[in-house]
Amino acid sequence: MEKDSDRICLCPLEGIITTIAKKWAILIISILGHHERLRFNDIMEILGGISPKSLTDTLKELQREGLIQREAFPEIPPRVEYSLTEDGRQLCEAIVPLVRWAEKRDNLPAKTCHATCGFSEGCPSRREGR
Amino acid sequence: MEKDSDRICLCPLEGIITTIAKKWAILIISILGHHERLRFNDIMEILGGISPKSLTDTLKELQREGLIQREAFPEIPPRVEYSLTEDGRQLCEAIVPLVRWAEKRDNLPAKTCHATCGFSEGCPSRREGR
DNA sequence: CTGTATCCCCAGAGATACTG
DNA sequence: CAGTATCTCTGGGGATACAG
Repeated sequence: MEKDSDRICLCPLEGIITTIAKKWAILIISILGHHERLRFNDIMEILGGISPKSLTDTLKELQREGLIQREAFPEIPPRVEYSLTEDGRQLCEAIVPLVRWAEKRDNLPAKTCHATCGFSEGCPSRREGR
Repeated sequence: MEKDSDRICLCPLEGIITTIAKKWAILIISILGHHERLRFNDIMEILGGISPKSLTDTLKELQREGLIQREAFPEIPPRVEYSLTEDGRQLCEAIVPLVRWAEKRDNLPAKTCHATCGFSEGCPSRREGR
């Protein structure tokens, strides 16, 4: 029997993978996937350890790729909210099998996830019933 | 209705993505996915433009991650063959939805694939009936 | 609060020559 | 044939200070 991977070429990934592989990108996407909308400093705190420059750079790239969207409110002090686009949400869906595979490989200790992404309560990997 | 991505945390990817995002890694995996077993210089030719050092580095990393395997034959001149491990093949399977998503996003011009990965005849993206 | 503006560092990647 | 040994360069990423 023929598997999907027998016919597939991984080349289309070349473009997007350089984006989603950037240091914090996946984490940011994951976080936004769980929180719906977040402000700049919220993301900084959750990530814990990222510099404002790195965060700005990453957010801009994700935005340029159409994975997240930025909404600025003309207030003082300024308020800006980030959220996933529809495309970004579809990415999350498309990436599920890959995550499952990675979890299986690593034998997924839930605490590792906690340590890596900084989720304390909200991280799905720490919930029951998986 | 709840989607898979509502519950999933992308953190487990952190480890593997730094490997498979390395410049040539995905391409090599894809190529090995299509050719079963290949020798060092064969890979170099197919990729076209990679330096021996970069290829060596990448192959070693992929091997260390258990995605490909190396078989050396004690002959003169030496012969070494690379192939995907079972884990590597499973990666190919797991990555299919992501590739489909990327193709859809990019509106997949088949020639782009050709240009990127160097497949001339063998590239599935150039076949009919997709 | 939400970012810029600078400066610095180092690992990834290329080019090239050479070896068992 | 299948790499190794060097050298170099670029840019991603961190730290820090400052601005609108």
